[in-house]
Amino acid sequence: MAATIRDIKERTGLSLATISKYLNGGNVLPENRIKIEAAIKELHYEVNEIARGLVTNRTRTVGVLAYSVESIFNGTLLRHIGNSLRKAGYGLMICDSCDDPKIEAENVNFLIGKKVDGIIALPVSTKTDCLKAARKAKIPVVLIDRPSEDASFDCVRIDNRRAAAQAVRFLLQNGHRRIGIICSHSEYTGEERYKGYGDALREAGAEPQEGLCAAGTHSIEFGFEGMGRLLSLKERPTAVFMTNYELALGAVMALNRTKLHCPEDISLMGFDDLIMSHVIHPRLHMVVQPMKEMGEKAVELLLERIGSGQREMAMEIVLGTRVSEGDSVAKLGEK
Amino acid sequence: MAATIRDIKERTGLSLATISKYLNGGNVLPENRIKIEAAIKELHYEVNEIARGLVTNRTRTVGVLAYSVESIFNGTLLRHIGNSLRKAGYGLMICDSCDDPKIEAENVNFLIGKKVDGIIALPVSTKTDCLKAARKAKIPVVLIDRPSEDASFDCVRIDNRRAAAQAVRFLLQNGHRRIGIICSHSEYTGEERYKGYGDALREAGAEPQEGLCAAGTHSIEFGFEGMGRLLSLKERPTAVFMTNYELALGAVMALNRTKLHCPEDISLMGFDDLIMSHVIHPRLHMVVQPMKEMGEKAVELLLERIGSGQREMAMEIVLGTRVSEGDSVAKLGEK
DNA sequence: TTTTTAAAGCGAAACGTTTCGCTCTTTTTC
DNA sequence: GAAAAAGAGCGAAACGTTTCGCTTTAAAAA
Repeated sequence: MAATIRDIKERTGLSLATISKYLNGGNVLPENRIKIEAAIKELHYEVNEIARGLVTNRTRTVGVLAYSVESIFNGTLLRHIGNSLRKAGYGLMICDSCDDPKIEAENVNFLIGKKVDGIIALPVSTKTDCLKAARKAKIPVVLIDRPSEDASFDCVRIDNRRAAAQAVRFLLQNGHRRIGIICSHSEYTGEERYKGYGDALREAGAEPQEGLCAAGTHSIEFGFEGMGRLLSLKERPTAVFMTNYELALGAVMALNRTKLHCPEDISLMGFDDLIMSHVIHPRLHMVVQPMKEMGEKAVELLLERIGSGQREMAMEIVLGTRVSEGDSVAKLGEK
Repeated sequence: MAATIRDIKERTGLSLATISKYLNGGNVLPENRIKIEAAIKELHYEVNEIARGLVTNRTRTVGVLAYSVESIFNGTLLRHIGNSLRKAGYGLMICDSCDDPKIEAENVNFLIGKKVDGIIALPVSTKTDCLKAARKAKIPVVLIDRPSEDASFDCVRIDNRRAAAQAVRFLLQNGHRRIGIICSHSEYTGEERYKGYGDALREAGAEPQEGLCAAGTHSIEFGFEGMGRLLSLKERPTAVFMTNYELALGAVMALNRTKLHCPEDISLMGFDDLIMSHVIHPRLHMVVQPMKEMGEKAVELLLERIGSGQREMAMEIVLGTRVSEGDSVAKLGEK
């Protein structure tokens, strides 16, 4: 069927070794180069990655292990990862763990079986036991968004705690003192962001109050419920910090069902700059993370590890965040 | 490194051919079977899919070509496709076209180069020229959600037109006559759903009125804008049909910014049963499509095509939909 | 010039499977 | 009980590359 390197050999009279050398970027006499290129064009030759893989032990495929593929956040991340990989000629094999550590462990083995060259992981939790198998198989792993408990894997992420503190500090600077938070405690990022909230408050001489914290699952539903809870307080907060996209979405919906207006009656601060942000009125103030860079850096780091082979010390790349300003935070007259 | 079939040969004294036969489910004397199984266990042998692929010309990998991986709808679909494939031992290589036909065409070639056994496609448009390359390479293709213009590819989908008509008919039966629609005309499904809207109206002796139709892009933004437009009509509709998830989300947000209540002041009908539905109050009436079945059927059909090799007539699998009832549709007193 | 060094090319062996065609047993059939 | 059929096993060739060690040719140094 498809042309093979042997057909090129017949056509050019050169040896397999020389042609292979050309294909892999080696030096070849100009006249031979021309011959080979002509033959390739005529025969529509394309290297058979499988045969190549058999001898090089490389598949030019990277596995992505995601705790969920349904979250919009991960969809965006996936897009950037995929694009970067494809530019480098790498394919992306994706495995959805459905938030289940058991499936996650199976998936790791599946990817190892598929002989991926490396793994980019958005693990279910910071307990990354399942990835030990990959390490044993000498497959490089780069975590993204969520580090491992023991910091033994490379990781690209933001400083969630600091980013949250930054956001709350902004509210404080605008005179807010009663600041509520809607957060999820079911995952690493949620916990970190809650800690950052406390950091900023304490820094300003305040203490986080239990009543002002609505903690639940990472979902639109809980955002809705949580906001309802905060609004029904006798003394309701003047500002609310919603620590992720889904929570913010639900919270805004809840607010819209009341007579309250933002920012006149209550100020809002969100997290994650996703499509929604362009819809909500007023535009939300929010913490934006560099999604594209995160994806790109992760790919870059992974490919580097794949290339060099020998394992070096695990490294963390921590990217910066910023608060993007909208119209959802009111400046209060005085403290 | 890893054990090979040769190590098994040494261990058992059998020939490569026999062991290979066992591995592929052939018949082997019971005593030999025991020997082989013991050796496999001891040596932690696993077949090298790459070497196997070289000779069988199969990679046990399926490519998924998605117009976008950011849409929540596709995320859900992806999850079901991925799970089904993995159960069958197939990997899933995903390519995001970013809604760009040019990237889509590149991706098809990329997948062909990666020697996937088959392709599941959610194409950018119904002009499926880019897939011709796959056909030429004799790679089976199954479309999902969106058929090809010339019906030359297998396809698993719902009857969008009928589903929309069903929804609008429901509104009619509840006494609504002034029914608005927010839809996207930038894609196949959007157009079909708009047609279905017209079908139901005409069936009831009415004509779709231009003023009641807000058509734009498939986005939350436009849902917001479109609803605003409909609400500002002198004589506003008593019910609005929003033809996809994103539009519904934006539309509900717009409605919530007004003093109007659903269903007292206006009734709503959505499309796609996604997370949101559980948040919105009142619960939305909506058309639900069988996402899981769609993903599963597509995988099933594709694997069948891969197995049988010879190309048969293209077939369409059209799955049913239903209107899930919520509290968002008021029964009007009289016609 | 002659010698040394570098560049380019080559044949053959590897990578880990499956599969083809054959032989040798064993079972079935008449 | 002989002939035919079926069941198991085997060796060797294939799949399409890369890579190793060697030879030849050309360029640089002396």
